[in-house]
Amino acid sequence: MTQSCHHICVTRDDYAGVELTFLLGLGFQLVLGEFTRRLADAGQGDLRPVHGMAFQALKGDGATATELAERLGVTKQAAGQIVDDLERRGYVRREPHPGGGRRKLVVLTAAAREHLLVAGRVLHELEAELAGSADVGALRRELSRVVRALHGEGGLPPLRPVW
Amino acid sequence: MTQSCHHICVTRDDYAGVELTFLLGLGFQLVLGEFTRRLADAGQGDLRPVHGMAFQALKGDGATATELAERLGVTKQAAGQIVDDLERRGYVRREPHPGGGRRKLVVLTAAAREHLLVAGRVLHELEAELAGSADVGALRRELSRVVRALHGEGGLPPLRPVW
DNA sequence: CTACTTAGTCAAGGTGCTTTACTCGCAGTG
DNA sequence: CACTGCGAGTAAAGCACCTTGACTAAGTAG
Repeated sequence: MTQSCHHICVTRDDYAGVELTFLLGLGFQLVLGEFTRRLADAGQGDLRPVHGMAFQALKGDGATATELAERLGVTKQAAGQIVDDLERRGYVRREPHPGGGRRKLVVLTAAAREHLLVAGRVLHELEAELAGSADVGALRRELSRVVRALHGEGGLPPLRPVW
Repeated sequence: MTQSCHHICVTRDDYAGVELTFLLGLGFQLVLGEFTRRLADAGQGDLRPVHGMAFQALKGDGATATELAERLGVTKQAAGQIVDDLERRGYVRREPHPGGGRRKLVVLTAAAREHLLVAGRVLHELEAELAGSADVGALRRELSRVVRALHGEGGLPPLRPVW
């Protein structure tokens, strides 16, 4: 049932006694840690992953703070605070919204677009290097199946701080 | 280089456009969310994952607050606060340390051991169910390889809140 | 006895989010 | 025209959780 393979396992590579949930968390933590480390080395050490997520959500035509909140899975106040911070540091601007009303359109500056480029490059380099140690294709496939099993077919849910 | 398989991919199952790092985070978040949900259904809703980690670290002969801090990867003050909380709610006791000194031995009560049993059962049930949708063996194998590649052969690092 | 080390604790501070409550701009209705 | 309501934004306070800094207590080595 729980495939406790005390005698069968031949690969010494699967941390057989470690919970899958723990292994998932460790994998994420280590990959994300390596990502932020390389990002800092590339001169982007003043932005945390959540900022990159925000940039992704604003990429293209921008969005209102409320839309950003939905895409990040936080309250609109939290999104407003993130925008305050990013605006103060020159990564986004608040412009009048073409649709009028009280809305403001949050758009990326060149610095944010530069960050997106660097982060994308770092992520792809990291994945390519991991492909030397693991079967990244299989990993992606199985992770996708797990995500689908737990969340269904709809669009991906927002990635939030985990606990 | 980045194995952008626009033409080759036949499995529509790998969220080809999604970053591996994102997929890892999503997988962890969803599995952990399902875990805590089931734990709450099993009447253990007043304990967060970090408490389960603490119980694991204390299982057996117990430990001092400082040892707990090392195993959780936090400061000894933070460990002390966690112990305060758990003691107040009856999950651990502070006993005089057999080795003397100023040390105190933090040991689990029956309630904590019960939690460990339930949590272990839930984790194994969850993994068994996921095995119906994904190749859990392959997932464990590839995650293990990633962990090994990024952390080396030494013992597993503590699992910390991720950002 | 003094000096150093180690474990524990108290207090303050910081971060990042939430909840509560408000203000502003606009649309619809009588 | 006011009047009502609503959606977006913001201000303030609170909370969960961790850190840093400073201190006390107990043991140990010189």
